[in-house]
Amino acid sequence: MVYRRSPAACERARQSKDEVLRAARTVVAAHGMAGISMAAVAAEAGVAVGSLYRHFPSKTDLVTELVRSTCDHELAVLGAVAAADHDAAGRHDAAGRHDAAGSDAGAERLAAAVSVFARRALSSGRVAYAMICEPPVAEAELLRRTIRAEMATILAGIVVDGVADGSFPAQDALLTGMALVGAMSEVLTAAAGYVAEGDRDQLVGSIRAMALRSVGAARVTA
Amino acid sequence: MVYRRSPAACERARQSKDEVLRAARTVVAAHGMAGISMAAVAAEAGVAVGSLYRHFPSKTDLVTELVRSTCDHELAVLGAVAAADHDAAGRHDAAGRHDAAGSDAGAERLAAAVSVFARRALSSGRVAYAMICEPPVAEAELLRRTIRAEMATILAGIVVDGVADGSFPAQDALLTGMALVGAMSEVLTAAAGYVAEGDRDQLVGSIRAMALRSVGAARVTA
DNA sequence: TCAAGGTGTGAACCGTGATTCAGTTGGGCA
DNA sequence: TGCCCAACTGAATCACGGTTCACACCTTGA
Repeated sequence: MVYRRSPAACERARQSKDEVLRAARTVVAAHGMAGISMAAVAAEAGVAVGSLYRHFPSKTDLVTELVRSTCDHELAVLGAVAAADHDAAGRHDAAGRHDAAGSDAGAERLAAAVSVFARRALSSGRVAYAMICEPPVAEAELLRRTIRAEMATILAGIVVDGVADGSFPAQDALLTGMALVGAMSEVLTAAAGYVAEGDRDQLVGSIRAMALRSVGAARVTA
Repeated sequence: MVYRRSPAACERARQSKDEVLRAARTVVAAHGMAGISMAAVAAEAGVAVGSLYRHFPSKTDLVTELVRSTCDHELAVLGAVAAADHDAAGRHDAAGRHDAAGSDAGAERLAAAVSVFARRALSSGRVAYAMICEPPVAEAELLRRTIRAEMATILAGIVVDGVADGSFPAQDALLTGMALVGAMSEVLTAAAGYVAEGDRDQLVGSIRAMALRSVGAARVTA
C-alpha cells in the first residue's frame, strides 16, 4: 500500500467535518431545525452535497451529531449550575443573576438553572432553543426526547435536594422536572422572535417566578 | 340545467365527508399526526385517494378541519369547566373529581380544568393528545400554536380570577397559562403509552398538584 | 329514457429532497 | 517525477407523498 492517511490529512478531515457542523448550526440559527437540508448545509459550508457524505453516512447522522454536540454543551452548563454547592448558590457570575438573598438554597439553585437556560435559549442565535424547544424534525425526534429527559432529570435533582432539605414540599420530583422543561419550552417558543432585547430580563424573571412557584418554593422572587 | 344537487345528494356528500374525517381520526389514533397521509386516510375510509379531493381542496385543508373540529370540542369542554361558577366549583360530575373541600374557589376551578384535560388526553385513543400535545406536522403547526394559545388563555382566565379574589399571588397570568399548557403536554407526551390504566389517577393527581403549585395556590391537594 | 352534470377511481404526474456515482482533483510516497 | 488512491464534485437517480386527470359510473330532472 502506497498511501496512508497522514496526520495532516486527519487534521484536515476533522476540520472539514467541524466546518460542516458549524454550517449546519448556522442554518439552524437562520431557519430553525426544519430548514436543515443537505443542500443548504453544503451551500453554507461551501462544499458540494456529495462531500457531506464523506463525513456523515446520512442526514440523520449529521443531525444527530449536531444536536448531540450542541445539547451536550447546554446540558453541561445546566448541570454545572445545578450542581453548584448549596453554599455557593448565592454567587453566580455569567450564569443567571441571583435573586434576593433571602431564598432557600434549593430555590437559589433552581432559579439559577432556570435563568441560565432561559437566557441562553433567548440569545445564542436561538440554536439551543431550536434544538431543545422547537417542534422537531423527524430525524431527531427520539434524540430530542432523550435530551429533554436528561434536562428534566437535572432539574429533578435540584427538586429532590430541595425537598430533602425542606425548601420545597414533598412532590413527584421527576414530574416536576418534566413539567418545567415543558413549561419553559412553551413559553420560550411563544416568545421566540417577539421579545425585544430590553424585555428579556422581565421575561426571564417571570419564568423564574413561575418555576419557583411550580416547585412550591416558600418565597418567590420575581 | 337538468341536474341539481338534491337534498339526498347533499346528505350523502356530508356523510361521505364525515366518514373521511372519522377515518383521519382513526389514522391519528393509530399512528399519530405524523401518520396522516392521503393514502392512509383514503384506505381507512375505503375510498380512492382522488375522492378525498372532492371534499377537501388539499391535505392541509383536511388536516386543518380535522384538528379544528376535534380541538374546538376539547376547548369547549375545558372552557365550560373553567367558566363554572365559583360557587359551583365544588361539584363536578364527569369532569374531574374535585379535591378536599378546603381549597379556594380558584384552585378548585384550576384543579378541575387540569384534571379534565389530562384525563381526556390520556384516554380517547390519544386523539386529543396527538393534536394538542404531540410534536406536530408542518401542515398544522400554525393552527396548533393557535389552539395552544387559546388553551393558555382559558387557563390564564382562571388565574386572573384567582389573583383577583386572593386565591393566588400576583403573577403574569398569561405566562402561567402558557407554562401550564407546556407542562401538561410534556408530561403527557412522556407518559403517552406508558401509563397503565390503574396508574392514571395517580398521574392526574400529580399533574394537578403541580398545576396548583404553579399558580401559587395556598393549599395543594395531591 | 336521455342529456347534463356530479361523483368515484387510481394510475400517472410532479416537486422535494436525500442519496449515489462516474469523473476530476490533489496530496502522499517511492 | 509519477503512480496511487482518498477527497471532492454535482448532476443523475431514487423514494416519497401530494395532486391531477381521463375515464367510468351514477343522479337528476325533463
